[in-house]
This record gives sequence, structure tokens and C-alpha cells, in this order.
Amino acid sequence: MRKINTRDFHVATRTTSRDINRHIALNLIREHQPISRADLARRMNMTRGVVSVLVQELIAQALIYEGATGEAARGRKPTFLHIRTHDRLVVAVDVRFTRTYLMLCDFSGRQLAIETYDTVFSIPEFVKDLAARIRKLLKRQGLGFTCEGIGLVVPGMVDQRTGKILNAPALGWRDVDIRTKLAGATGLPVHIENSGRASALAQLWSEPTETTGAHNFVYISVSDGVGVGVVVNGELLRGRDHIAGEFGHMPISMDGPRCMCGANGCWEAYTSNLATLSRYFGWNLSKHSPKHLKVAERGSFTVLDLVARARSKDSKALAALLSTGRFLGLGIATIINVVNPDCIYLTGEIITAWDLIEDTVRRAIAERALTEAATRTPLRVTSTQEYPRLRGAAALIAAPTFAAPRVA
Amino acid sequence: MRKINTRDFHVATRTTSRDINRHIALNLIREHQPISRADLARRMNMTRGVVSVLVQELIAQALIYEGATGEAARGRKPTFLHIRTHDRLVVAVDVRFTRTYLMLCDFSGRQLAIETYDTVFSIPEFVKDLAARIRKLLKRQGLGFTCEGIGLVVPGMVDQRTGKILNAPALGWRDVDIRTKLAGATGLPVHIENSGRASALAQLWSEPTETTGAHNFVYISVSDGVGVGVVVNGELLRGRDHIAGEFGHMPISMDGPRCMCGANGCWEAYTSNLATLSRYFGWNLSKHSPKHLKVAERGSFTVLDLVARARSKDSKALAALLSTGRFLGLGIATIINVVNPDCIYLTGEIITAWDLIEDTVRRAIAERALTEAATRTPLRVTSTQEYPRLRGAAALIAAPTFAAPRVA
DNA sequence: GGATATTGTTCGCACTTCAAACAATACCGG
DNA sequence: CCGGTATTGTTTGAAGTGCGAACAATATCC
Repeated sequence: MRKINTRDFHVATRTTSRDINRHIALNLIREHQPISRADLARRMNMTRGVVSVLVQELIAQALIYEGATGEAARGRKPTFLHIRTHDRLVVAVDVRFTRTYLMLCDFSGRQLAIETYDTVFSIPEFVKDLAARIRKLLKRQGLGFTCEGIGLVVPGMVDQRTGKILNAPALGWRDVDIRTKLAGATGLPVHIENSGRASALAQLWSEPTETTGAHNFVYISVSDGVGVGVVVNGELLRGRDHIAGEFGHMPISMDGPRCMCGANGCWEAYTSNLATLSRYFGWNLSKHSPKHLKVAERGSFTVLDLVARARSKDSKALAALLSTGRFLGLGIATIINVVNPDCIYLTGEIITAWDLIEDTVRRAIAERALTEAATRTPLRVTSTQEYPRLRGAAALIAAPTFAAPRVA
Repeated sequence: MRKINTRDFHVATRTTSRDINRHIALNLIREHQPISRADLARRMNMTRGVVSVLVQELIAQALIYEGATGEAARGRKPTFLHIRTHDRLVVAVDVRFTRTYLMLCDFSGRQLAIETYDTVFSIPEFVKDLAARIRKLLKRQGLGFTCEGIGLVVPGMVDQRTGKILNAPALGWRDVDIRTKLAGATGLPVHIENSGRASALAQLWSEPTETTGAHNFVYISVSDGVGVGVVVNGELLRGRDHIAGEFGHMPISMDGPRCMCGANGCWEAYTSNLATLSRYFGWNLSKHSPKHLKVAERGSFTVLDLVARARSKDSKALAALLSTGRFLGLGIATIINVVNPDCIYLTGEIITAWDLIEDTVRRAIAERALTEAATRTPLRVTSTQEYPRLRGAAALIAAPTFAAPRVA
């Protein structure tokens, strides 16, 4: 039951109905390919006549193509329809504190090439270097197909509309109009997004598997920080200033450890990789600045190493993981009470130890969840090997083609 | 950029375009009445010809009517259009711990009659009594017009789809199919909702004033508990199990005072009326059950009395209010970081002292808000005299008439 | 080889927006 | 009082849509 916004509405024209139905058909083909016109008509509850015309238009727009003819027990054999994705290229970029990831993929998100290099912190150099790498990548691996845009993901706050990075503390970038610079250097359209929200986009728009399909979910990435993306009604929650979803900085305890954001006791300060390592090494985070520790004491020991030690019966390591797991669960419980999503996706280094921490996490959730049903909210672990940030960056370019037309 | 749900979509038929445009016209008339067809056509960017037909259909559906002719500097005088609301009745019910509120209003939410009586806790008696009161109310004050339904609001968790009260601890009600019972006793359609979310509905759907119009906002009601309603894209967030928006039970400090929900350190436990009174009287909430205190020690002294004392220079009373104000602000900051709404509406007993606590609340918000822009999120105080719960109950019945048709 | 089943196309019809002409007022300046 | 002009609201034909039914094109089965 949505209220019509009388200050920003979209009247239906005589082509609106077809726009809507063409997009529905396109999405059904995407989800069920290969599929015949007749099957499509049955799924849409429309006559084959109309569907034939819709398909004809989608072919004319080069969004789909006719493939082989399928098998049928009786009667004329169907001609299968497919989404045209293999010859539409997308460049995805994930800028992180240590390294930058660069991927070339097609419109379905299928990876064609991937490379990684040390992050360049100077903006002009970063843009120049990246543009050169993209040109080379497209020339060598692009097979002559056209690239439809660049999706760029950064750890920090961005204004997705204007393409500006507002504040990325990990990179030391502030108020950078990266879209204009990169678009100028490459001649390609550029879209940017925060890394937590981009991962949520990847989950929303990635090619259908058995775990996709939820249209109301929360995506939680536990790493150096805690990134969260919230999807409501199949739409990413961005908010007035594009900071929506910052659950990482909700308080767990007002007098808890110091957080990078300046406040105390943030969820992130309890559950980030640094917090987990601190528990193991006995660092005191409430006194020192977390940034300090990061460089000085941490060395090259990561949470993945910690997980390995826990698996080889290092009880101190396991205790550190479980402690973080409990705080993870407490925060997740709050998210459930607030958003009440269909499911929650989890990723990050510590989630690789899900078999070790799951019980603790679930007990913590039960501790604060308001109803029994809320306690049973499905938790789905996604692998970090699938590059969720990069797939989200790609979705920034590919998704608008499939999105629902704005109406009413 | 919304993803089409391929498991639950709505194909456009040949009447869809008109359905959409008719609803847009209806909402524009509602917002700008009295308005002429020509004005409507200009606002919709359509020709007068189409608008004439749309208006004709709306009149045939008895949703609008033609009123007086207006004035014009030159040319033919316009005939004004109005929403037909005065002869469509709605019954709104607000069940609270101490008393039940019963209101008769028209489709615009205009109050025709209101009564209040001690809450009956036995379900069968409650239904029987309420049905009798509604019959009497409609007979005496109904002017012979038809009543289109009953909106019922309770403090607790409800399943809005099935019309069941899942758990209303304040009333001691659990798993009650109140809709079937009340509909059976009155012969009228019944819709139910949680009180916090209902207030948000009232804010969303109430007749336009200078403070309405936001389509992304959070409504916070601070009273015996803390009720919150979240509106995203003009739609109330309900969630999978209809518990979305329960910010009242996010933690402020894990080892904080005991909350009614069983957990410790909930925002509600820091900011409810009971918490504020406890600060003034020096009650220790961490040890006793809050329910206990409520009946035993509180007496008839309310937060409104406390506000009165603070205004007459009782420094201990003021300190108690400011202490609550600070925690209010800390919670609001988290809500801003998470939802990043266009604005936040505030109501409740303590908000009547807004002039006293505003500075403290805003300082606390600035303490934890992640960006400067977030700190400036508009806070709007709404009066408790306007019965937001009852207007929300009425909106449950009236709003579906004006809601956007589901498409794609 | 005819009956049957299924796919995909075509055509008339009903419904829609859209642009333009039209009728119905009203005011103004002589 | 009368024509000129401006504005509102209606009507009309053209073009874009979905809907239902008939149709042609396959294919299998007995």
C-alpha cells in the first residue's frame, strides 16, 4: 500500500503498459532462460499473441536473441529465447585500503579477466593509472565488444547520484568527484557506490541461483569495518544523504571500545577484524586510536590466520572468535528487530569460520530477538571468493537495463 | 531502481494505464482541492480531454464531486472538484493499558465524535462491549451515512495480514484473532495495526498540511514504551513477521537497565516514561521488574507532571528530563545512520517539553551521527492532542482507496 | 496418413493516450 | 450592445495497447 508522491509522479502514457510488460518479459527470460514464447505467455498470464510482439521488440532492441529449438513431447517445437549478455562488457573496480581489484565481465556478471594491484592514493595518479589499465584490459580481453560502463566501489560514503566520494577515511579521500574525472579519462559512463551497499546490489541482481530471489534482505560484510546494505521491496535503501544502512555504528555499549568513527562502543568496534585480533593479542582498544594499532602492531597476521589457529585447537583463538561471534549475533538481532528481513546474508573473513561460531551467533540472536519467528530468520553465508564487491560494481552498470519502469 | 519480483508481479492490462492515471488524479485532487479539470491537466502534464474522462469516472465511482464554480480573471469559469469524504464514515479504536479510545470520523480523518472508557481485558467482553458502543455511536452520530470499516490499534505485535494480535504484553493478549471476532460482532471490515506503525501511517496519509509530504521518514512515539514506524518510498515498513521498526529494543548499553522485553539496556529502558520517572524518584530499575514498579510505586504521577515541575524550576525534574533527552538523541542518531530519513517526527509526553530538551537531544545526535548532513536531519514535533494513533487507525480503512495500484 | 497437440502469427475488437478542433463561458474595450 | 480574446471543458479521429479467436506451421501418435 504505497502512497503516490504528488510532487514526483509518473503519469502513464500510451506506451507505459508495453514498457511494463516488456520489462517483466525481459526479467522472466533472464530468470528462466532458455524459455519459449509460449512458456513466457503462460508465466505472464497473457496471450501468446502479445508476447510474440513483446519478444519481437526485445530482439529489435538487441536485449535478447533466439537460440536453438527445444524438445517437446508433442506438437511444434519451441524456439528458445536467451538474454544477450556475452557481447556487452562491464568494467568493475573495487578500491580497498591495501589493494585495488579490477575485473572485466559481461552483462551477466561472468568474469572474463581479473587483476589486482597496490592501491594508488594520489587521486590524479589513481585515475590516470586506472584509465590506462582499463584501456589495456579492453584491448586485450575485450574481444572487440563494446564496454557499457565502469562500476567503481569504495569503502566509505558516496553520493551515488552525483558520483562524488564524500568521505573514504581508509583511503584518505574526501569530496572527490571521481565520476567526472574517470569518465573524462576513459570516455565511459561511470557509476560509484559504497562497498557494503554494492555487495547487497550484487546479491539482489546476480544471476538466479538457489539462494537468490529474496527482495527484502540485509547484507552484512564483516571485515576491516562492518558494511551493511539493506534491500526493501527489491530496492536498495540509500537515504537522503546516501548513508542509510550504517548499522556498523549503532551502539552495543556506550562505554565500549573506541571506534574509527570517533564514537565509543559501535558494533563495528566489537566485531571488526581488528577487534577480533585485539581480543586474541590482548590489545587495549579503548585507550589507543585503532588506526595506530592497525599499522604498528598488527603486522601481517590476519583473521584468516586466527581462524586457522582456532581450527588447530588453539583455544585462545577460538575464544576470540566466539567472543566476536556473540557480539555479531547481538547486532544481527537488532537488525532483525528493526528491518525484519526475509533473510540475512553474511560474508567476511570471520564468516569463513561459520561452522565454529554459528551456535554462538544464533544464541546471541535469540537473546535479543523479539519473537520466536524473528529468531528463525534465515542466515545465509556467502563466500568471499565470489568477489561480491566487484559483482556489485558490475551490477551498477547492468541492473538499470532490467529495473522496473517508474510509474505512478 | 527496483528489481521486478519474478515470483510476484503484476502485468499491465489494457485498463492499467487508466487505473494509474485515475489514482494520480484522485491524489492530486485530494492534495489541492478545490481544483479544476484544467488545473489538474496542467499538473499531470496531460490534455484536458483525458482528464475530463478520468474525472467523469471518479465521479461515477462517487470518489469525488463537482462543487461551486471558481473565479477566473478571463474566460470561462472553472468548476471545482472535491474529494467525497464527509458521508463515508470510519470507526477508529485505540486500545491502551489504562483506557480505550473510540472515535468516529469521516474519510478525511475529520473527527465527528470521540469517547474513552476503561479498557476491558477479557477478550469476549471487550468485543461485545466495543461492538455495542460502535453500534450506538453510528446510530447517534452517523447521520445515516455508511461506515466503511473499523481500524483497531493495539500496543504490541500484530499480523496485519491475518488480523491477529500476536503479543500485546501491556494488555496480556496473545494470539487473538481480533479481526474475525470484531468483524463478526459488527458486520464491518476490520483492520488492525501496531500503535507505533499506525501513528506513522497517520503522518503519511493525513490531509496535507505544511509538515506532511515526506515519503521517507521515521515516526517516534515516546510514552510507556517507545513505538517507531518507518516509512520508505511512501510505504510503511512491516517486515516478514510484521515486527519491523522495533527500534525501541536496540541496545544503548548491554549492561543497562532491565527492559520489559526481557533484555537489558534497550533504548526503551532508557527513554520510556517509566525510565524518566525513575530518574526523578531514584528508583533502581536494574534490579526490579519494571512491571512491578509501574503499578506499585508510580501512583498517578506522570511525565506531564514532571514536565510541569521542571518548568517551575525544579532542577531535579529538569535533570531527569535532560538525562532522558540525551539518550533519546543517541537513539535518534542511530536511527538516522541506519534509515537516513528525510525527517523524523516526534511525539509523546516528554516531547511536550521539547523547548527544554531540544538542545540536549541535538547535541546527543551530533555525538553519534556519521555526517554533518545527518546531524541536520529535520526533527518535527507533533502534538499528542491530535490523537495520532486514532488517525492512524482511520487511515487503515481510508488509505487503500488512495494507494498506488500495484504494477510490474 | 489422418487425428491430435503444441508453437508462433495474424486480425478484429475494446480500451487507452494524444493532439486538435469545437462549444461554452466570461471579460474587455469600443 | 457587439465583436475580440482568453479560458474551461467536450468531442473527434489517429495511433498505441491488450485480448480473444482464428490461423498456419510443425511435430507426434496410432
